[in-house]
Amino acid sequence: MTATTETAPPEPEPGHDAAESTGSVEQTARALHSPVVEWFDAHARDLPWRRPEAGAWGVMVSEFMLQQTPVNRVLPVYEQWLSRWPRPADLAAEAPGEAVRAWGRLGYPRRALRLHGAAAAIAERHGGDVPKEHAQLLALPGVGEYTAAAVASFAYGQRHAVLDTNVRRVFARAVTGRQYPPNATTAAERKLARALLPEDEQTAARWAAATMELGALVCTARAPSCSKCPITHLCAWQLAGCPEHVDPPRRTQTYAGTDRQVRGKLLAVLREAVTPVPQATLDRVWNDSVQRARALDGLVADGLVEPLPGGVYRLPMT
DNA sequence: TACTCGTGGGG
DNA sequence: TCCCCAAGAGT
Repeated sequence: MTATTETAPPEPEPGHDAAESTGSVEQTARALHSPVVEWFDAHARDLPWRRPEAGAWGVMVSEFMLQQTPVNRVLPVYEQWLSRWPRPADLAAEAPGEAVRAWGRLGYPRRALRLHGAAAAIAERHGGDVPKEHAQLLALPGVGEYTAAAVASFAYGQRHAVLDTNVRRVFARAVTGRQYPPNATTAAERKLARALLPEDEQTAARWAAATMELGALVCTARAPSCSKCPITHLCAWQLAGCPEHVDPPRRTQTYAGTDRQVRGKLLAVLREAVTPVPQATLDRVWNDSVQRARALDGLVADGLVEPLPGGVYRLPMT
């Protein structure tokens, strides 16, 4: 954007930008740290992956499972998973299909495949120990910017900006004065998250978990419990009068009748099957043969289904 | 960048 | 009922 192409002044932020209108980002950060971390000390849920005995592997498993899946549904699968595969090498020694089967109905089963792949990489490249460096974590299958930062921070106490949907929403409201963050994570959000990070490594890790928990329990997407929020008196969105989000409408994800639904039905059959499943059995899960074939092809291409000679299918054993 | 990729609970 | 959306990653 340049002065010559500028036809209108920059669009004003809705409400206050606390970082600009009430002082520096540093000042904003210092005002938020204590109340948020103290709230976390008092209200944090006792989740199994937060216990010391979970270890880095437990943290990593939980982060994979929690990608787009609510805590309540993850809990039982997490317990079974770590009981069966207490170390990365234990999972790496199994067939990938067993990971897909144990994944159950958590959704997005490619995550199970990637977790298996991550375990194999950890066993091969890292001596069986979850790596500590952000770059090494990021190189693992299924580990993106968020998960790498989360494992480094939660498992190893490092200082990283951990930007998940909860944290993004908390910052959007408390600091930027908007009801919701942008659809995709922006450079401005990353910059803000880094600027808000406490200097002290241990405190930064605590802050990361605390802001995430605040978003999950209090500063929720639909009906935030602002009366229970430890920073409601500092919240830029509150101070602006809780303006409604007006920008591009957030597109709703359709599901009924999509390939995803068909894939889910096909894989559900294969998860339950002890022996390879004949084509005819799979044909019964969906009427449209064209879409059914496309979905099955997709599952095979993704490595979630293994076709065997004779027109039978199973979860991948190789 | 925008789209795909499951599943199910709560409002 | 229907709709929203939940600790994202990969392409």
